[in-house]
Amino acid sequence: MGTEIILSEKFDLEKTAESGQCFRWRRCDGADTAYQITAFGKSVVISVNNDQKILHLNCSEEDAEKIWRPYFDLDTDYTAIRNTVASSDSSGAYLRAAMDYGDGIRIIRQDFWECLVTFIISQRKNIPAITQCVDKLCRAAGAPIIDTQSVSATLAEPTLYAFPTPEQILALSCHKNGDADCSFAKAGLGSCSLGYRVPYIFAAAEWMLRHPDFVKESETMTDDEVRDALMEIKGVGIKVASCVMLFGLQRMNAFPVDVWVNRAIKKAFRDESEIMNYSPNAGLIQQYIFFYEKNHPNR
DNA sequence: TGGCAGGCCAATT
DNA sequence: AATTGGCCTGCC
Repeated sequence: MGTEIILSEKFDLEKTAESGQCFRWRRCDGADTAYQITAFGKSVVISVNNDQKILHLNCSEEDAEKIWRPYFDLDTDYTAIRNTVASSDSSGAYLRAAMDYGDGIRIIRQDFWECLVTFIISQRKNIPAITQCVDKLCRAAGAPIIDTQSVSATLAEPTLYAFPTPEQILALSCHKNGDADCSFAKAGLGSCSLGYRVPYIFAAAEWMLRHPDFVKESETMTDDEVRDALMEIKGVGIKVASCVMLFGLQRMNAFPVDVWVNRAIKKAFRDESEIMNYSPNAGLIQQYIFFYEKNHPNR
């Protein structure tokens, strides 16, 4: 079982995996760089060939086209967007370097609810800690994924779990960590190292139940309206809201500003608003800046 | 040991 | 409108 997708531009799995946008990619040991990815209640192992122009997926052609093609944003022309950055811009030299460094990164179009929760978790945490929290949360509350065909043989832990639904998370609310009387086999949210974020996660789950069709409804809303709506959730500020818009609602113009992007702005831009010169794709520009600022040795 | 990490909130100016 | 302390947790 396997499917190939011919790519129109290069796709760098490693850079994308390490660019702080998705927390459910697991690197597989092996000769080639491959990742086990879990999303939308499914899982898949992917790799690319040497020139990063052919994507291999161990799933059916139907899943590849209907689930994973949009997930990897394969129908967006990143080259065209990159070409809109003029070297004559005041920040053009910095952006050129950032885009070269991050060449091959793609914006992953994730599930809205999963994105909302994972970015609430992300506050005051680094990427490994976030990944571990999300993993624990899925084990504590998510349903196991039965389709073992899709599981890489090189993973140490073969059981995969779907991201929990709001209902599944709320069902844990009455069970504290280490509650010996808990009749459920699963641990509570207290076991997920979420700390002060626990009430935020509950607030998000309750909000989600009150707005079950938010994704659909958001389609007729402006970016500002969507951001304001998300920030009504306790624990969601402007940074988290922007991340959810960019990675969970396909709002390519949303640009989250964290400490790394902020450093870049102070260094190479007049101010934050200058990023909007790259509207309607400021979010992609932000992703290059973030990755470059955080990882480049000579930044 | 204490400071800090890819925020947010509430209280305070 | 802008600033500050506190917050869970893990890591150095």
